[in-house]
Amino acid sequence: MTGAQPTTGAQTARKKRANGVESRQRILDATVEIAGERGYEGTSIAAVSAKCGLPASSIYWHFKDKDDLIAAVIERSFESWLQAVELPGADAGTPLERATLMAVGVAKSLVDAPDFLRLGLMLALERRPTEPRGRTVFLQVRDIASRRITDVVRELFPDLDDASVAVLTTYAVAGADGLFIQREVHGDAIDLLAMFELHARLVHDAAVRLTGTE
Amino acid sequence: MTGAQPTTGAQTARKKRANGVESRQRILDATVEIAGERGYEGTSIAAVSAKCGLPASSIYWHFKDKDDLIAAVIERSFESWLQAVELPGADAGTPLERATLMAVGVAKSLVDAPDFLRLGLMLALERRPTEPRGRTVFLQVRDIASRRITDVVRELFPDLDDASVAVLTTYAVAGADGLFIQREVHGDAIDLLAMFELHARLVHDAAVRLTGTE
Amino acid sequence: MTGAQPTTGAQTARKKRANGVESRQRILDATVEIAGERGYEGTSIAAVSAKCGLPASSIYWHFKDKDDLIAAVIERSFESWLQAVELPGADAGTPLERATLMAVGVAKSLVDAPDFLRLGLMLALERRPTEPRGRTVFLQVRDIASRRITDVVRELFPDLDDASVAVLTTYAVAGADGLFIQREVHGDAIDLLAMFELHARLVHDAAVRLTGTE
Amino acid sequence: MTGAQPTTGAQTARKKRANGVESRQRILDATVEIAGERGYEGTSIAAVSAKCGLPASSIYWHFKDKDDLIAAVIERSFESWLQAVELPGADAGTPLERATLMAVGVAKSLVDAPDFLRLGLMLALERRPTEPRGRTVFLQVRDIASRRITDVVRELFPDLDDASVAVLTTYAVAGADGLFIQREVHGDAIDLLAMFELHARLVHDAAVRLTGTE
DNA sequence: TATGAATGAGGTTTCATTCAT
DNA sequence: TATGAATGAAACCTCATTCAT
Repeated sequence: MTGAQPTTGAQTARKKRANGVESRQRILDATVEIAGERGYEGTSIAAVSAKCGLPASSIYWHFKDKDDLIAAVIERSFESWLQAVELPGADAGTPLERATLMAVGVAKSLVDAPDFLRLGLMLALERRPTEPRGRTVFLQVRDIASRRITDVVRELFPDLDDASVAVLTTYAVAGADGLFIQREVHGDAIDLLAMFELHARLVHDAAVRLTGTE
Repeated sequence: MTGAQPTTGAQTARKKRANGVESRQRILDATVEIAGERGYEGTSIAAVSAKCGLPASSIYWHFKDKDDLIAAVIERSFESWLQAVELPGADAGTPLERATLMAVGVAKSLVDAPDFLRLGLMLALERRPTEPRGRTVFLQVRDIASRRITDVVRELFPDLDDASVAVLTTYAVAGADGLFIQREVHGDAIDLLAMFELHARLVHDAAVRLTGTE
Repeated sequence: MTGAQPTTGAQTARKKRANGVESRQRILDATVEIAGERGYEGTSIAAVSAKCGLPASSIYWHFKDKDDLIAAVIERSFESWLQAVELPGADAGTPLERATLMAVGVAKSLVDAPDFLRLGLMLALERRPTEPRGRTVFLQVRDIASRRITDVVRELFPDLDDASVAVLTTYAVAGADGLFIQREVHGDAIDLLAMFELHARLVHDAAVRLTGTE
Repeated sequence: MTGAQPTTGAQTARKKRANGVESRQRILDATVEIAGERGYEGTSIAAVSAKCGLPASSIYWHFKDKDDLIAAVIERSFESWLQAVELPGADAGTPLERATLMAVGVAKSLVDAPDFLRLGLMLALERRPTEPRGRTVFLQVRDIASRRITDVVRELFPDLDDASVAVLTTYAVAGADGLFIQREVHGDAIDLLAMFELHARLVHDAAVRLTGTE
């Protein structure tokens, strides 16, 4: 909603002018990078401070504590990931074509903006007694994304019963997570686009079969 | 005095048997639990010490350093996971039956012994400059498991070319990882066995299609 | 954004009247409360800011620094304590009656406005290398109060020599301090009025004896 | 040879030998001194570390946290104060003589070992939401001391009813506290022994009067 | 085979304060 | 008359590790 302001503000000649918005962005930028590599515990405020150039105490002006910072990172990187996903127009093509389009869009977004999912999965796998807020936030936004998949499945296969829709959604998300991990581990050896196309086709076939079964 | 209370309370006559093997096990047990909850960085020697009742210095008698400890945990939990997997006899049934049997075996093992994969995935997702040995170990043993899948695929579908086998293996592993994560996140709301059965069928169908295509 | 939320919640039309005097009062009110609970070091500007709703920088607009703030608090709470003491008319009654009246007045004031003495005694007991100005102020105003007692003693017992007057004054103040502490520690279990009446009587008797002795 | 080692600590030829008991004492010694001057918040671990020569982390080996350290200081300094009080034999003299003897003993102990009471009163005056354990400990040991006074009063004046004994005990303790504060504030200008003698006499007289009244 | 004691480095967070607006 | 933003210093505490016993 803030329009596109990717370029950090106007290049005013004097940069020492206190600029809260820009500082906040710089902190978040630095944090995404580090937390995406090292996870929650591995992200030290000192490292973030070093990377963004602001002293640690300034980070605490913008964020209550580390938990708050990580949660903010999750929120922001979810939003930018959402933008990276090219939502295919709800219009044309066979179900298979449309499923494939969607899968390819997601695959591309994961190649371009992998931070969100990498950090999120790290948080999701943890089972700390006191759950970091970032984990909660991740699971929430992930749930939103999940519901969109549910909607699409339901639209493409209107005859499916709820249980089947749920199963397919779960399987679709699981495949995406798993393929993402393969790509993270094996790098370019994995052709993520091709794998997601296969995934789309298999989910599609499963949907067709489940429809017929009923 | 404060430092990590060793033997809880009074000196019960027992326990005087300084038993290296048992101590090692206690340390590993404590470490699996903590590392499975909090990941590599989140696992502090002090926490392990508190949980197993041995002083931190004793941990260093058994393990060279933290890296070594985590790697040992990965190794041990891989072995106990291997034992949990019921390797189906290479004998009977149609390919679909055999694939399903295998998938179900893996699913059960992941429900019973989830530590290996949970901790392993956390390590796998991290990208720290100096890679922990535990991560290397995990990727290695995972590679071993991966190759077994490759073997089975090749055996069940002898006509498939190498590339297709690789794709199916990747997809099979990815699905397993992804479904495991769903289960970790949503708990019993996910029927892991049913999902793995579906997974087996879809991979099987894909194999069939890929065979025909050639 | 995190830093010390200023105006709680929505901008109610009110409050726009930037009123220096009122802000100053709010800051002092907050500071009395916190400093009376936690002493000099325990009183952080951030805590005062949180309690009074004004940002920390505003506190520095009203007061030069923390020392200045605490000193101002001491001054103000001394004044309000002075008002709480009902100075008995210098007119009627026997020495014992007048001493008792005075003691009761002080006791009541300490029950109603204990901040001055509580914070003051905390400061008085500390011995830091660079003495806070608040401590100096407290000791000064306390000295003023002390001299009034001296005057009354001298008036009630004109025959006493200076040394005896000094001893009685010291003892009177000490008793007041000590009884106040008892009350602070034991709360309503201490009947401060009764104890101060006893104190008045004992000081009176001492004065009588010292007069006779000479 | 240990020749290369830097020169911290005791002058014994070999100093590097880990000696828990002595270290603990050194830490406590340093802490009494600092906390007695600056109170709870004013006592920084870094300052204690600097004064005792041990690194901050070593302090945390011996004490769980700052709270624990301060509480230990209170306990130890109470014990050494108890030893400093010369408990007069329960045998000889008139009640006044015995009360005076006792008061003089306390006065001397307060001159020689004032840390206990100074720090304790600072803690006692604070009203933090989460009470430091040191405060609790102080109030407890103070209660013990208070009960001893009760016993003595009861023994010297067996005819007093319980309420009167309680009042006299409260007054006796209050006077001691107050006189101690006067001494802390005015230094040698206060003849603490003489003041305590006066205090003993006044309490004694009050006891006599209260006995007669009944 | 173990462990009590120690330690330097670094962790998160709070501190009092300043300054441009 | 205020305040958003920033900051260096220092707070408390935990870290992984070592070493003499």
